[in-house]
Amino acid sequence: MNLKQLAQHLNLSPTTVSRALNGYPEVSERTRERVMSAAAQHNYHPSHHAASLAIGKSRAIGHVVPLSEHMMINPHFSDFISGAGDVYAKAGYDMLLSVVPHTEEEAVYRRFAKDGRVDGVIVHGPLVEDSRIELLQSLGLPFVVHGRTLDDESTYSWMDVNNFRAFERATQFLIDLGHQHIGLINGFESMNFAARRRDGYLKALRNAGIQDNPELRFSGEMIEPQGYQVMKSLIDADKVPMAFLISSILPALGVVRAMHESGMVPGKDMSLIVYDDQLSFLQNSGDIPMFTSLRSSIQNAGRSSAEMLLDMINSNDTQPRNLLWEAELVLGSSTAPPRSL
Amino acid sequence: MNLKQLAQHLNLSPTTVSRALNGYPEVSERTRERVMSAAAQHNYHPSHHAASLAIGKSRAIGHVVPLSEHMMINPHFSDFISGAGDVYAKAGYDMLLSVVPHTEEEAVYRRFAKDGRVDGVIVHGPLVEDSRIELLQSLGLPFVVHGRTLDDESTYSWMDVNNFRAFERATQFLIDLGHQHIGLINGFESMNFAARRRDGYLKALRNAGIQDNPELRFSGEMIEPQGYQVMKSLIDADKVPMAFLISSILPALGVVRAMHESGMVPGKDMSLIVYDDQLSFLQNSGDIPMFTSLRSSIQNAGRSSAEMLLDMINSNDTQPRNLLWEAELVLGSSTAPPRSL
DNA sequence: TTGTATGCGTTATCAT
DNA sequence: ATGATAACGCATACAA
Repeated sequence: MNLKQLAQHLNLSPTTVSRALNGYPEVSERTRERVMSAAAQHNYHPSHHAASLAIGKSRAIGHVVPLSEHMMINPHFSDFISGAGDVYAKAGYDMLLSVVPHTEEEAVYRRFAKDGRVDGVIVHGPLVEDSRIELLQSLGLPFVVHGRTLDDESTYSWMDVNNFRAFERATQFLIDLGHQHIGLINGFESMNFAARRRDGYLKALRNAGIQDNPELRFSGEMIEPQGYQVMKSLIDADKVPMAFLISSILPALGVVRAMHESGMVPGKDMSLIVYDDQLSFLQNSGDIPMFTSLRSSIQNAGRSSAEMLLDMINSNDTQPRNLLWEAELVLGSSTAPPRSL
Repeated sequence: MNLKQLAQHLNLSPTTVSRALNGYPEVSERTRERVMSAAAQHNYHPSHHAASLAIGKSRAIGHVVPLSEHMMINPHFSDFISGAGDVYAKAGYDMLLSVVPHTEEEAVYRRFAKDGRVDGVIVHGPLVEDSRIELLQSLGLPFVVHGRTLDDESTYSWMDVNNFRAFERATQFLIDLGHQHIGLINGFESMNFAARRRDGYLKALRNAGIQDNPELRFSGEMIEPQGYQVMKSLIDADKVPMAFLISSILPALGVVRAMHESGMVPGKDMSLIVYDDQLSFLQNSGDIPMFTSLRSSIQNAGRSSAEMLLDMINSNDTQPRNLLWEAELVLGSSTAPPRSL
């Protein structure tokens, strides 16, 4: 059943039915009621393509999800989209997901911008310098970046967590506890968030007059095996540091696994501070959480990014919006002064 | 730039340009080349909505993702969509994600079926009895179920793993090792896959003449804290079984955490067999994997489901297709005969 | 308050 | 091999 048929059925013109359905004020209450109930009764839903073609908007937001080399979607992603997706659904928007190798990402943006399939996009995982931003600006497609790049922060919209400050604080905290040899297990440092975390960590070391030891800095895919392999190799080489900063709870689980295998206990034989995105499937909570952590909900980040983008689209105001959150430093049981003290 | 403008620019009719772009044979090679290069040069992409309206297809597949009570997206989901999404992208399809509370799921299907936004849907997480299947059949929307329900398997398309057999085999394996008190940490048993796993487990126990002990059976959200809490409470009550079957590697990590806290070692103080969906962010591999496991890639399941659905759509053949995989039983270091033997 | 006519940007039908 | 014209199903400017 389409609009025309519904109108015929009601002895009305398509125009009136359309107006009634879309809540225009000039239609009489009695007519509106007739229309609404007939629509519900016949399970009428306007053709999305026809409506979009007519109004020039598609009520959909695009997310281009780059696959890593291992054909993997970053697991943090599922929590981000649960937040964003919830916002979209409540606002009557759909989420369009495009899963492509990194190399094809730009082609997808070009298509999205030209074929009108989406009204805007969320950019995931910005690099230190990221060509996507300039591309999207030149395409005129509204977008919000989850994270930032290094240059020209003020020319586009983003929402980010203060990664620099978070890691500076955490490092400082470890130093205050008396730690000297502090390692870092980071994400890929071509990613902006990871570079900022490293810089915050280095700054705190420098402030305390501690020499940076590159052998204690690791970067890679933030998954369980990363932490395991790093820790395992350090144990084997007998070069275990006094403390570790870890960029995600996933590699942290790997570190703990390697420690347990060697009879070591977190918070006793080594201190750990973990960046906790509050992944819903790996809670680090309880009265005394397992990990001392930097805490910031990635799901709320998704929610917030989505709201920002919808606001840009619906207000027709493309002024850049920025949002910077601070991570909480929450004390758990994985930190303590070094044993030798 | 739209089709008309591109045509004018080329001194051709829109019809010819459209034909050239869409690979129709009747257009001359010379014309086609002119059209193609002009299109590339101007970064022309046909309006998706106009094309969809004209041809009556949208080249998009819908995934309705129900949020659990905790506003959580099942983490297994991200691997499933990385497989499905890759297939879509390569076939020129997009993925439409709708994140809604369980109660609104049917409304979304009704909308999808009527507004033409998607050409088909993948159904996630079927329950033991699931009204979505009948609904989709009545709506005439092509669909593939990831999993099955109990009734009428032959009337719709699905791809599933033989969960019954997998858990029967694993249980039998533990029994053969000499275990008697074997527990089960399962997903919600309102879900079909979880019910089948339980039944396979019970069947093996029955076969061996072992009395089922309901106090050793747990079901819930398959996340890390589930395993931790179950194991913790059993340790506190001094009722630790000889072995556990665990429905996902996430709760398995929680079980291991609780064991470690009490100085217990998997594969020594208790045997574990884990259903391993091969989540890309939690690999259980290596020469000797940490967990003895039932192994089946959920990413490949996503890939396979997507291929099945696209085939149904493009062949215009809605004959139900079924695909049943067997999980591998892979030996790791978390199983051994009971200590008392 | 309701209706008529037109346009949105394609693809498909029927000519030539 | 190419073109004119009519759909596709809606929204909207304009008319009544």
